[in-house]
Amino acid sequence: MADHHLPEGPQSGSALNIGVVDDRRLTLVGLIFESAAGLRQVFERRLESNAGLTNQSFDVLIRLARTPGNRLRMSELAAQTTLSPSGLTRSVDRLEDTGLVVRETCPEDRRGAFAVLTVEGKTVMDEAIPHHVAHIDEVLHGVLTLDEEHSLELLLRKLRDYLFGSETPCAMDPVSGDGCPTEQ
Amino acid sequence: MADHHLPEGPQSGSALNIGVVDDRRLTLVGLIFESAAGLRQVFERRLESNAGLTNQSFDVLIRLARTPGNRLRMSELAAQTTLSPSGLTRSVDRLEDTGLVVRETCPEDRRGAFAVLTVEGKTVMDEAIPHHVAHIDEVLHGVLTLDEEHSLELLLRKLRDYLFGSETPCAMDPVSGDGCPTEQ
DNA sequence: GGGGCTTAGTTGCTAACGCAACTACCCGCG
DNA sequence: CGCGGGTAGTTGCGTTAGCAACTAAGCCCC
Repeated sequence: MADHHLPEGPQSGSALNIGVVDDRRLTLVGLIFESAAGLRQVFERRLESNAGLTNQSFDVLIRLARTPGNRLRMSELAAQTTLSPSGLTRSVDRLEDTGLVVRETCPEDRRGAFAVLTVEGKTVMDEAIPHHVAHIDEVLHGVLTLDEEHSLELLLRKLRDYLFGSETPCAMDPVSGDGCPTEQ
Repeated sequence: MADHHLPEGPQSGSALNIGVVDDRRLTLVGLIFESAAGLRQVFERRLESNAGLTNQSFDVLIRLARTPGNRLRMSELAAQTTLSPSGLTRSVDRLEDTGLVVRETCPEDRRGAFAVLTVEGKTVMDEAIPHHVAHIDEVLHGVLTLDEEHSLELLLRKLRDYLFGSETPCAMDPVSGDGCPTEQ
């Protein structure tokens, strides 16, 4: 295990001028942003034409689709999608308009609401998910070996967990098993 | 329409292979998105309070700052920031409003425009960049070893290059050396 | 059991983005 | 010269996002 830390502290690079700045980390961050943007673009296009979904709505729907009962509390959903509560409200509004989701008030806590996948929504997702997964495969296989995928996953998970605290259910992880009421 | 009804049965998840779906790749993609979102949020907050910049404007400015002459063609800038032309136009509009950038028409090609960092813009960036780099250090050192950073960078670069074609100048890479007119 | 604090979700407002249509300009060809 | 086609950048329009203010409901504590 090599020494992880360079002897020198942060901003060891140029005191000021850019172009000399130690860019390694700037680059790394830039790469994360760019990769995310690139993937988003690629997927969005395909999702759009295949299922008429935006990346965003797909993101919401898939979490519903993979939850037992196909229902999640608004707040759960917001947390999982890194969307603000208001953003989620509107996203679900749109999905309700298109009939893929309905809201259902929570009997145990009348403040709360569930977003529930409709039959139609389920149908759409049954169709869309395999396509999407295939698309991801297609893209990733063009670039990374399985080992590389695995390393990348590990590294990013560390990063993500650090940023959000590992409490948050995380990405697209195996079903969290939650989503049902009974939470108090 | 009365029946959009919910899939009955709490565990109707059966038809969907989801939850069994080979999620590895869904997860990976999710992690990239989440990591990017998380970093964006963290940085944005800091940039905002330190320099009054959004992540986006910083992104534009840093590319100008690190280009010899502190000037780039609009189209260059758009390509580098994964922003659409119109998005860039408006971003530069805003920067012009705040006095950090000016537009300058290109003598060789009167259709073209340069975005040029003003003295004030340069000052702001001379201040902001070291802070930002330090912030990145702070975050990354909390999570990844140098080796890990390096692997991550390699993996992401492969991905990015595949997505955009390596033609695009890329992220925050060492100064591309371009940016000057004379390009025909 | 009625204040007062907290939490869940929604709504008003505004900022930012992309797409598509548009303008201005360059260039090559007759 | 001037016409057609292509490129650089901008603008109109619609969409989506977040923040902050709000409503409604739960909960604690006296």
